[in-house]
Amino acid sequence: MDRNIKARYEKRANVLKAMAHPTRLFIVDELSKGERCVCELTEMVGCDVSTISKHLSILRNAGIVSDDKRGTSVFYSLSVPCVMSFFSCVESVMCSCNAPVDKLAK
Amino acid sequence: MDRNIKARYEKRANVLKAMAHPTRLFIVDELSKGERCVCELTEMVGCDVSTISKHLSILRNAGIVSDDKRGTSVFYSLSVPCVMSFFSCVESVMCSCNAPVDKLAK
DNA sequence: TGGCTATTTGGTAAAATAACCAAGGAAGTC
DNA sequence: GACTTCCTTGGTTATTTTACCAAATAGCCA
Repeated sequence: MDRNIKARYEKRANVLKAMAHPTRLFIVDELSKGERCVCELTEMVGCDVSTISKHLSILRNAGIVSDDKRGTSVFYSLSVPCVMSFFSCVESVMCSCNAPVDKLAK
Repeated sequence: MDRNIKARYEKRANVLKAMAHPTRLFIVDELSKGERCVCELTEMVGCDVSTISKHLSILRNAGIVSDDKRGTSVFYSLSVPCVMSFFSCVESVMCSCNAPVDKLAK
């Protein structure tokens, strides 16, 4: 594979890699409903704040979310809404693969 | 986060994780043009056959591609074409990352 | 100022990922 | 059956990812 073409696929893969984690997928899903601050997301996910902060920085570096500092809080929002289209496709991948999602989520 | 909901996001993340690799992204892109056998993909990518085989099994387990053995060859094809819609969105994520210079300057 | 809250960053250990080589089938040919 | 080709699987090693704790930073308010 050509060097330039390889670099192109690497860049694309980085965006997908940023999404490819359950917690980050949850965050994206949540931000699609509106902006949330770090403490809100931490509360919802139920893990260490530092962990959420790092997930958010991965999403920010990928260009998927953007941050807005107001007071002591930092509010994150979805900067590229089209990533939400991934969900419906991912659902259809899972469906075509085998059983419905609710049966998988035991 | 609820146990069931977490399992749901894990399942979704697995699909994205399967796509989140330059070589696998290339394979998906190539298969969108038509079925290819392992040796063809190996030739194009230029790495060990076993590596390509493992990438393909990851994509197959995720439900993204399907295989068809004919003779000694195994032909892979895209089983869920909607994943191609990822590409255009990923491109726009990469573009939007460079666009808002004023926000980056903060 | 000092204390309080919200967030980020550094460090560490465990787990997951990826690439190669080598060995193990399966299917076609002689 | 023996031989070849195509592909998959097991094993090893290097790299990356992830989660937590601890410490640092930033903004508010008494």
